[in-house]
Amino acid sequence: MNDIDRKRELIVESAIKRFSHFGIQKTTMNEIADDISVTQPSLYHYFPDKMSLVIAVVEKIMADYFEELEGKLATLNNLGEEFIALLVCRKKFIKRYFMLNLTETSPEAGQIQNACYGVMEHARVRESALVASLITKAIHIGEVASVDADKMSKLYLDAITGLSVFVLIPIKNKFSPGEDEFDLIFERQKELSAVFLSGLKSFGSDSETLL
Amino acid sequence: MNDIDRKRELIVESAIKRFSHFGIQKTTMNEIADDISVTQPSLYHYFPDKMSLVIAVVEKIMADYFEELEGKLATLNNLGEEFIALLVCRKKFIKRYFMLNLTETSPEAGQIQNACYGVMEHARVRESALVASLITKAIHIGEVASVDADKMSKLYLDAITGLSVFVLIPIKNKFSPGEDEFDLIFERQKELSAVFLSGLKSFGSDSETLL
DNA sequence: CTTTTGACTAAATTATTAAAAAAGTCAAAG
DNA sequence: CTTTGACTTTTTTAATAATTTAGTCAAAAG
Repeated sequence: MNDIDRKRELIVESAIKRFSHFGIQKTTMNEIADDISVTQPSLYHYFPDKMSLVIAVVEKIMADYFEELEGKLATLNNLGEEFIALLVCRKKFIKRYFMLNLTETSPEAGQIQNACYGVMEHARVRESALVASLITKAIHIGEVASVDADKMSKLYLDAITGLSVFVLIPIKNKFSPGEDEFDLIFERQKELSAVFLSGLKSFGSDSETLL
Repeated sequence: MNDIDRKRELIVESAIKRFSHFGIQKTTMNEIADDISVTQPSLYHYFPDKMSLVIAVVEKIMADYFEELEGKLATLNNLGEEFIALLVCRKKFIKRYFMLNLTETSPEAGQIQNACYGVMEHARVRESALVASLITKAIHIGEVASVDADKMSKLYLDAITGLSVFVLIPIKNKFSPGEDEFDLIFERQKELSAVFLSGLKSFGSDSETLL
């Protein structure tokens, strides 16, 4: 790795600390510069604007997330445990980086946060593809019925993500949810995962008449 | 029905029209008074404040919702069709009264909208009890496995409601979602319902090890 | 030639205040 | 018991000034 990349990484690491504690909007470029003992224009030598720094930060976080998730998944080979591993990994990252509002699906909260939308959309596609591959694998080993893996993957991810709304939204007066809230979300996601998995196993037997 | 109740109903009906077209915040007590050709103080003779009028409006809407839903359900006796009937009914009401933000689970958007929270919470409890009774019925006739009806009811309702987030939030620049958005939500809710139902049928066979 | 900096500008936020509108009151009239 | 005109009080909204922060640039330092 060359000098410029090393410096960029240093900046990103420093920015992650402030972003995840104070949020993106409440962090100024000057503060980030001060943290690594350089002046603000020096920062702009490595990142043309705040938006590109934010994108770099989110990309780093998502890269870490997928690295950890794929690491855990590599040791497993049944969909039930894989779903749980996904939930555990999600909980950890959502909790850690909650102040970045990465879960926020809406293009609001200022132009800056908008920048995340594209990166997050990419991450959603990647995560969906990952889950689809797990489902496909489960189909092949006969763990679940022959379902549309891609459709079920999106449905599963949206369903478990949607569950968090009922816990997170009512407490948005607080700066950040506490351990209890994250635990509650996790429990409900596990419950839904159990039903969902059970549904995938016997899907097509006699209930697809619904669609 | 006596005079005072008739007048109160007239006011509520008139308020519903404005609320569902312009929203609660954008509707003034004066406008409602004008609509029924009385002065504002006259309105305050029937409703001590705007909040109590809003509550009366929401109670009326929810009463209508449950009346229609229970009517449809009375003709059915299998969980699959009952889930669909629920989704159809929900779509109709959520679409019609979207401007009231009744789906909004958060205590925000001004003190007034807060008033709805209590009424809506009551409606959620009632709806959950209703679905629980459907599941219990399904258990008795052997349509689904012997699950915790109350827990599954809450899980199902939160899961299908949570799905709407991904369609509704990204378009909150628009005043109100279009037919397409409601259709998309409905389709995804049907998909999830199919998997969920399938899951309830075979639940306990070998996948409850997740919990 | 790459990186850093002091001194700057421009754009966006925030704070302050004034004006308007809406909620809510009340004594008196129908 | 209802309705009303004339009122007060509380919230919203609008406008503006003050401040902060993003972003630039020519020149110095390595």
